[in-house]
Amino acid sequence: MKKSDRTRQEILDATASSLATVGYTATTVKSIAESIGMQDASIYYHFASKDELVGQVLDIGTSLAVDAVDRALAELTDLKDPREALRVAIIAHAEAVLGGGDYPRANVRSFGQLPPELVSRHRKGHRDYGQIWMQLINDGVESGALRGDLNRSVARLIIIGALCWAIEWFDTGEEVSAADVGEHVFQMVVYGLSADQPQQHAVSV
Amino acid sequence: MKKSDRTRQEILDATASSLATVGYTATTVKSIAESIGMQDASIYYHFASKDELVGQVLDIGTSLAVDAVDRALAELTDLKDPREALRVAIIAHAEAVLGGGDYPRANVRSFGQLPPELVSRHRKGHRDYGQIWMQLINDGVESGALRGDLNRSVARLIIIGALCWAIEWFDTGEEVSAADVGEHVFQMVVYGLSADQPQQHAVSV
DNA sequence: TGACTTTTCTAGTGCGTACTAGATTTAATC
DNA sequence: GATTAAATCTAGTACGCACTAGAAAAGTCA
Repeated sequence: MKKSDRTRQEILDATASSLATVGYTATTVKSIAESIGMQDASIYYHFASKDELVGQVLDIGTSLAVDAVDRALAELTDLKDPREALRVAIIAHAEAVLGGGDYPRANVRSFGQLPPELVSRHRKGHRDYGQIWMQLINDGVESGALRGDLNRSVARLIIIGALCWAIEWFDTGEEVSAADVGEHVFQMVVYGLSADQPQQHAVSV
Repeated sequence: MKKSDRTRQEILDATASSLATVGYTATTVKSIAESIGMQDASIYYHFASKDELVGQVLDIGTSLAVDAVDRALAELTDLKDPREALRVAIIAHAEAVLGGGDYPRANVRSFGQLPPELVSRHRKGHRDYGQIWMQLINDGVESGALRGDLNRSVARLIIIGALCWAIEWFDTGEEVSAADVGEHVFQMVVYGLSADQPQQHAVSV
């Protein structure tokens, strides 16, 4: 009973690591098994199929990302500032996906390679996550803090997109941290690149 | 001589279409051949390998995207307005990748799935394309039109990322056009979502 | 038409994949 | 320590993949 749970966790971790670095296609059952010193057939004692295993890793990744954003929003002191809420959410997402563990990264990295069955399995999770952001934007527009002349769904997707794509170029070895990326995304999508906007605050990166 | 060129073009088109819709992994030589009524083996009379064929499709896609942005910038009337330059470039990119043909879309859609050999083959093309955007941002900052307190490389990658990720959710059947997406990206990253920024212009989408 | 070249097809190879069956070892229990 | 259960391994299957060799067909031009 104990041994099984430990091995199971080891398999999940190895799968998350592989998904996060090389993506779904290049993640083979054999490579997962090898990375933890097992035979590929032994994996099937713990998981019914590759996609079942991958699916569970993606579930964990989604939960971790949602939790990170939720926790950041819960710690907000000023509950009345929609821009600040957007800021902490964006930075929390950036840190979870870029600087965090393998699980959230596995989600983003593998997204475009998943077989249709796995995509539909996680559609609900993605929709729920999108809903968090939709709420933040709606609050901002309705309170007057955010402009209302843009399509809110498109705005939401652009923010998430800018953050998700960062995984393609972000390098942990560089001088720019995950939080820095989040701060940049926030500054750009909320206050804009244009100079002489009154509400921007200088960033020192 | 004539027949060969026509078939060759047909193969390239079919490959671009497949890459743009299902990505690199799901694009098999057999599926390409079937879509144009051929046997898979016949493909190898025209191309040495799958990756050679895919590589040529990606080359064409990069050229088309670069050309679209270059052409849009060349048509600029006011050469002194860096924000307007950024705007037409962003919209041109959006139209090329989202609304345009299969070739530019193939690039973005397959990006994360390519084998290392193909990635390095196209590294130069990507760097050249990034250079166009770097130039636009540098011009803006140096003329004072864009703020200088953000990391320019990060800003560039965020803009391109927001545009590239749009391929994951953009649906041609919707009421939002490719140019609309571009306009939204421009409005957000240049003027910001925040209300009461003086230089924004209302968008009606 | 007939000789020649270009193009496509038929029929296969070898390899890597996910996955299975059954023997074998390791761990827990009495 | 013997018995039973849990966990892993050995050895395979079937399938889809990129790719090859050589025969067959389709064009091309005198």
